[in-house]
Amino acid sequence: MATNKKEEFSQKEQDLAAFAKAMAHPARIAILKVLAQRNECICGEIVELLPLAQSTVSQHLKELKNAGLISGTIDGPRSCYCINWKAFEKFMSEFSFLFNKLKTQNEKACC
Amino acid sequence: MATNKKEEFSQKEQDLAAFAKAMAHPARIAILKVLAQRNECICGEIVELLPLAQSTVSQHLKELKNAGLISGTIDGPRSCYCINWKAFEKFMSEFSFLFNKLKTQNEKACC
DNA sequence: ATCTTATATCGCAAATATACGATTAAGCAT
DNA sequence: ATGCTTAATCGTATATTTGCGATATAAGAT
Repeated sequence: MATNKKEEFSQKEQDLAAFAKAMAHPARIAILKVLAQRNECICGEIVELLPLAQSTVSQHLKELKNAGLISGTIDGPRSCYCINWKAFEKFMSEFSFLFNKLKTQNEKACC
Repeated sequence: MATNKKEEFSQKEQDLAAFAKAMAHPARIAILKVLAQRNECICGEIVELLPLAQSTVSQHLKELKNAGLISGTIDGPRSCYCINWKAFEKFMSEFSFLFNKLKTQNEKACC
């Protein structure tokens, strides 16, 4: 079983889910927080700030990059990351569209 | 390995991640969308709308409920769900706090 | 050329998530 | 009581995620 049914949902639903999934781990939230605060790209400083091994942090960074939430460039022997604000804007507005807009239409909850 | 390190992050980080995780599947996004549109609580209608078996939908509903994103009440032989708007408000504002606020401070990206 | 530093990738073990069919439970009608 | 409908739970197979150590890669320093 567990045959992937994800493709059977709409692209928007898949995109939103993928975005959420990228944030679905405290380590990745923490990484995003650091990048948001420092703005300027950071690399192995992140490793020092997190309670995880270097290889694990690298993996989380890769996932965030694949999801388009951050971008990274190589800077000599180190690599430098920063938040992709555009992606956040896009997904935040989709969230709002899905939930905020509809919310104001009919607020009264039933259960 | 894979010894859970999630507890080593701050409560806010864990909460945000848990919220994101609840939304990290297109089926759950689709469920939330339905509940947002209809407002009034729905039950097995959701099963008809999704390309998934009843037991699978039930599992997704349980996860959303555990995460606090929806609430459900028993209504005779069927059960009735609706969105917990308060939870959304709380988490949306945390997202904004983390990312939007900081964004306006220093917009210029570096990579 | 060799060493050091910084980061990515590989391989593996353990934990979680996804999905379904089968079963259970609970309310309603007959 | 019996059957019908609706939804939750159990058991199980498979897929994905998480995490680490070890190894590879690549740039800069000696």
